[in-house]
Order: sequence, then structure tokens, then C-alpha cells
Amino acid sequence: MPAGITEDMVSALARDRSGLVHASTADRVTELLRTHIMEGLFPPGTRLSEEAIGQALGVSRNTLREAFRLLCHERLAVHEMNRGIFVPVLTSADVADIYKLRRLIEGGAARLAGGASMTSRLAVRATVESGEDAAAAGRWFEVRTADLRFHQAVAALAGSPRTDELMRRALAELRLIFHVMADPEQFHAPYLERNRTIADLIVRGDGQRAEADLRSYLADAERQILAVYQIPAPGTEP
Amino acid sequence: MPAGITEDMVSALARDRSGLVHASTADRVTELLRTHIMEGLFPPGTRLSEEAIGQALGVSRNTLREAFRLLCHERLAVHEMNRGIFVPVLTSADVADIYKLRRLIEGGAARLAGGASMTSRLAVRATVESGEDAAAAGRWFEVRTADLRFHQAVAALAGSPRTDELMRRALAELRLIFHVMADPEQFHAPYLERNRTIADLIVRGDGQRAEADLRSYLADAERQILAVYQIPAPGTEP
DNA sequence: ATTACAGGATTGGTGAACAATCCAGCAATA
DNA sequence: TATTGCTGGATTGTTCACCAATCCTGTAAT
Repeated sequence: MPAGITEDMVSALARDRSGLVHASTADRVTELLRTHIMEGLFPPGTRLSEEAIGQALGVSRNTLREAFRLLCHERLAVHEMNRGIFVPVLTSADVADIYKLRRLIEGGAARLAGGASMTSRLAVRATVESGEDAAAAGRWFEVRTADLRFHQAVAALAGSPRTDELMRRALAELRLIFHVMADPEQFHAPYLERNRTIADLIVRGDGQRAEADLRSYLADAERQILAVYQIPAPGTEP
Repeated sequence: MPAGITEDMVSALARDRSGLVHASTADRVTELLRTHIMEGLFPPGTRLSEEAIGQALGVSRNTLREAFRLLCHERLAVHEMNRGIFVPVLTSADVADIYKLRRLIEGGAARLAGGASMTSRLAVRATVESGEDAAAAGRWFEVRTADLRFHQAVAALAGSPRTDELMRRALAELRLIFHVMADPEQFHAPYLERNRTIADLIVRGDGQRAEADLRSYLADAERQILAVYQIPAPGTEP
């Protein structure tokens, strides 16, 4: 019978560490509201009443306020003093800003394709394939999800947890814009092929071309959104 | 006597909008703790007692918890369930990650120098000059501040509010690392000249070279930090 | 049509309470 | 001596009740 715990066993357990953190109520409420806002349950502009939501979820106002603060911090809600929490109404300027950020991050990450691990490169292609499958089956909302995951996977080529997190937030904001737009088929169908092209370039390790393709891709998408999504910033054009 | 408010007056007022939002107590507490953590008042690993800080600042525990949640969200504090809030102890992996992110953002932004407004380009040079002045006067902590502002200004070349914010947070984290390191003179002095070079390239609009210089700059800085800052991730090397 | 003014509803913030959890120290045991 | 079991105290997690400040709506007055 062996004497004790070995070095290996310790490090094996250390890897499980993240699996046993139980989240606080505020965190779970945040997560819940986050998905609801992203899925479009609350249309932009809706006020999120403390009383109503607190009662619906069975949590106290104080706990709920912690959750609201977090949502505001990641721009999935906006706080107006003494008025309450609202689902944000993103402006055209926001769209442009998000795309600027995406070009910076995704473009830069794609360029690193050659140096990225093969695992993460194949992960990009996997998202493309799941998008193609969903399109073949006509499930266009899944296509949208796959598309967002594609871009997430591209950003992940940078191999930086902070970048991943940042990208997740940017794409969450983008969802707010998407689901007040036309149906996903019309918007996403043309990009399936371009995703495939970029994924192939990435797997091949041609970061240079992948970046160029991605940049023009993002520029096109931005133009297309701005053509139909015209919401002015508050204070300009009342 | 003119009849009423004109279009111009409205838009003039609209610009003042941001000046009259009064922050909530939680926000002000967050701001206060943020600067204190960044300035190094609480050394990494310190537990931030709800009772003690709440009493010191004269705010209730509930309000304080909102502030703590925000700090955790921007990684200036870490939350351990049922144990409390701690000033984070950044690991070598964190340093590497932050620099990966910086290369992505700052590198990409510097490349856009040619397309950026002259105002924002001159702003970069201004930070370099204030750094040089501080160095001449031997005020090395101001040199550090100027250096961080330099990088902030570089990122601002992207012309994206979200990028600015992101950069602000990344540099705030970096401060946590800086002030457990050696004195600022030794670290920052060699970079004064390099900042100047990069700033000149940016003002001239040569994004290509500015990016290249900045990337090798950041790589060197990362190496230099990692050479003396060796804190393993929890679970590896106890 | 604009202003003034109530009334009610909602948020901002506090303090107290209680359960759950963690931690340090001591005792018991092998 | 080293490990395990237990216990009391301290801190956090969460709720509740309360009050002041602010905002919104509708109505009355000009």
C-alpha cells in the first residue's frame, strides 16, 4: 500500500479546481439575465424593474442589484440614475465601434494562425462545418450561433484568455443588434462560404491571407448592417 | 426676441449631457478602491474585509458589495466564495497574457496611425514629452504614469471607445505587477527613447514601422518583467 | 398651450437579522 | 509526533424592512 499522495495526484486534482466553484446567487442571476437579454426576450429599451424581476426570480432586491451592476459593466444593460436599468438601444455608432474592435482583435488573431496550435486551428474549421450542417438543415438560427462561434474561435487563435473574454462580450453585444434585424437566412447565408475560405487559410497556416479576407469580410458585414440598422445617438436627431 | 430653442442650442446642450450624470455611491466607492488598489495601497493577496472597509468609508455592506462585484469584473479583485474579496496575485501567465493582448491591441492600433486624426497622433507625442520632462526632473513615478498614458494614447489611434476602455483596464492590471517590481527608473528609463521614436513614426503617419517598433518594444518589456517576476499559477509549484 | 403642483411609484441606500461556511485552536487518538 | 475530530468564533451570503430622494403622471391653474 503506497504511502501517500504523489506529486502527480496533486496536480491532477489541481486541474479540477475550477469545477467545484459554486456560483453565488448574484452570479447565477446575472448569467440568467444575460442569456435572456442576448436571446432577445427583453427588447431594447425595456426597463428591468427591480420589483418585478426580483419577485419573478425569487431573489431579494439587493442581490438583484448586484446582478444589474454586473450586466451594466459588460454593457448588456444601462443604468440611468434614479430611473432604473434598461436594455440598451445600440446606435449606429455602437455598431461601427464594435466592428472596429472586431477588426482589431479578429484581424490580429487571424494573422497569428501560423503560430497557433493545430487544435485551435481545427476548432475554427469545426465551427464552419457545424454552420454548414445547420444551413443544409435550414436551421438558420443555429447558423447564426455557429457564425458567432466561428469568430470566437478565430479570436482564440491568439491564445489569450483575456482576449477570449473580451471577444465573448463584444459578440454578446452584437447579438442585441442582430435580433432586431431581418431574418438570419438572408444575412448569414452569404458568409458561409467566406467562413469556409478563411477557415481553410487558417488551418493551412496562412495568417497573412486569412487576415486580409477577414478584414474585408468584416467591412462588408458592417456595411450591410449599417444599411438597414440606423439608430442615431441620443441628442442627435431626436 | 427669438421664438424658442434652436437646433444648435439643443445639440450644444446635448454635448453637456455626460457632465451632469451624478454617480451612485457604489460607483464612487468602486472608483476609490480602484485607485487605491492600483496605487498599491493594498498589497496583492490582501483580503478586503467588508466590515472594515465599509466602516472606514461609511457605507453599508450592501453598497460595498456592489462595488466589490464591479472590481472583480475588471479583475482588480478576486472573489472566493464564502472567503471574501482579495487583491489579486497575478502570475507569470497573467503577465504573458496581458502582453499578448497589448501586442494585439496596441500593435493593431499603431498600424492605423496613417488613418488616424492628427489630434490623436499629436496626443501620443504629448505623452512622450511629458515623460521626458518628468525624467529630466527625476520624478520617475511620473515617468511611469506618462508611459502608461503613452500606450493608452497609442491604443486610442483606433478611434474606438470600447478599445480605449479595454486598454484602460489592461493597463490597470499591469500596474499591479509594476509596483511589486524594482524601482521605476531602472525599468522605464530605457524606454523613453523608444517611445519617442514610435511617437515620431506615428505623427509622420508611418503605421507600418510604428507597429513593428512597438511589437519588439512590447516583447522586450515582457521579457524584462518575466525575468524578475516569477509567480507560478496556483496548483503548479506549491 | 404652458406652467405649477400634488400623489404615487420606483430607485438609492442603510441597518439588522439569520443561515451557511470557513478557519484556528484544542482535544483525542493511534 | 502526526493525523483526525470537534467546537466556537468570525466572516460571508442573502433576505427583509425601512426611509429619503427622485422621477413620472395627471390634473388644475394661468
